[in-house]
Amino acid sequence: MSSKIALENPSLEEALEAFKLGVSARRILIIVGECRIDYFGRGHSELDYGDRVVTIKNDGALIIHRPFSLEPVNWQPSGSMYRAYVKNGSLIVEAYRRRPEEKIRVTFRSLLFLASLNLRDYASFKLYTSEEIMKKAFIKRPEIVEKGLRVVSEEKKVRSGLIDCLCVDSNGKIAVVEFKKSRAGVDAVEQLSNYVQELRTRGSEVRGMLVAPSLTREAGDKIKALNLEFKRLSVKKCIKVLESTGETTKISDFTS
Amino acid sequence: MSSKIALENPSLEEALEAFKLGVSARRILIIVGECRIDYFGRGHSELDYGDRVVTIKNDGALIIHRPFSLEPVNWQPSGSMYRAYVKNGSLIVEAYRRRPEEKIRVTFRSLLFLASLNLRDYASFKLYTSEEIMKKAFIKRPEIVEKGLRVVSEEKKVRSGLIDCLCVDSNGKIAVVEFKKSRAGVDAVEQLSNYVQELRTRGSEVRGMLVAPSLTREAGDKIKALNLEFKRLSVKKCIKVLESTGETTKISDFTS
DNA sequence: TTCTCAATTTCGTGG
DNA sequence: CCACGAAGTTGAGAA
Repeated sequence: MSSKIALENPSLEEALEAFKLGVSARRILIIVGECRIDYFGRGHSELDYGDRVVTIKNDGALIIHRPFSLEPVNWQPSGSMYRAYVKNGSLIVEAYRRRPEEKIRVTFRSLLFLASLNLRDYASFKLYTSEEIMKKAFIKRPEIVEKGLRVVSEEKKVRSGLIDCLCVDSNGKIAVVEFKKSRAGVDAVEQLSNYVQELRTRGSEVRGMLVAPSLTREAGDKIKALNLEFKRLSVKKCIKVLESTGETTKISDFTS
Repeated sequence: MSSKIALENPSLEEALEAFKLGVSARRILIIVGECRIDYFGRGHSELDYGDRVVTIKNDGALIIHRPFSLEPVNWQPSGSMYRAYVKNGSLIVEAYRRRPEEKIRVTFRSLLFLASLNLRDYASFKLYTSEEIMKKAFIKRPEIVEKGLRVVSEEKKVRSGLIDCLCVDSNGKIAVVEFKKSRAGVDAVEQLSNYVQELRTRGSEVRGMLVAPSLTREAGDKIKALNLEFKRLSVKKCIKVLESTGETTKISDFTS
């Protein structure tokens, strides 16, 4: 299955050997140690010595994490080229990228840990964005926005853009529906207004509905002025609509 | 100094114990194993079983990496709350966040590796953006743009915005200098033009210099029409100016 | 290759 | 707390 090598407190030379083997075998390398980091490229950065987690993936991506914060402090994308050597009592790892030309140098002066892993992962990742969730839930059950709505078409192209959903209400009026995942601003109102005005030129009466969890103050003013409608809907409720399996976890069970 | 625990092929129960200890002791946890991942929140995602690297930092940030690609496949920011338990032969780790309400569930059905590390990192990170690099290099050696230039002030506030550098040329004329890290477009020319026009209303003759590696076609036309100047300068050259230590690395030394 | 645009964008800063 | 803008933005899809 998955072969594995893990070294605790390796010497610089042991780590260098494992590094070269790992890179050539396209393994994942996880190196933890005290290092400084220098970056030159589109920008330039410096970070003095401290303990960090350095990961090199099997496609050549480099990711360097400090013990805190979500984002890596430095990185290099897939396809980067590597060079490593021991010099003046330090293990130096350099990642190089052409176009744009960029280089990262990691200088380890001590190593806590090195893992060289052969991982298998062939699953396909499926992501549904908030607006996709809202639209899906709305199409499944339009009454979460207004009773009697019927969806006529989705992703309808018009000159002024792409209408999320075109509907007919219980009185037979056309309704343009625009979804926003988070608090909608003036731009969203203007977008909806454009769609509505374009359809109104075709003669029929047209309603415009902005579906979002909330509105900014200016958007609220503008939506009234333009005689459009705001329909409150949260992503959370949409997820509930889509998940018939109602799984619940008590928040009190979580530890900070 | 830094205490450390590393387990190879731990049982689910061993891993669970190490997890709880690590989280309460604010250590960094690195867990490698075969898992599936479910995310609910602003969006929704699913990823079937495969080998991944799961990192929990000492501030509660969660980062999940596949063996390839720069970006994590799933994550949860600092301050997240954790819950872990063994159920149906799986180790389940859940990360929870309020506001926005989001949850990630990682279901491990086998574990390759778990490290629990106490890392020290108090260094301060310094990042210089491309435009900062250009400005720094220019202030250090203005002749890289034009001989005889003298910098009068930087980040000078005027009504129309923020002038990067205000200079005087070898003939005593005022020169407004605007930096762009990459190919400059019409907007950059307009910005520079605004500054120059504002200063010209004060009576004196004013030059306008757009310093960038290149210009778009329309920007080139416009800059001539407005009688402004384009000065070619790349970030790469600026880095060379700033680095008196002329370190060179042969590209041929890098391995893909 | 280049661009255009969305992102669970993140992350700052100013009001 | 919210609105606005930049980022070493990254990444995907189209021209």
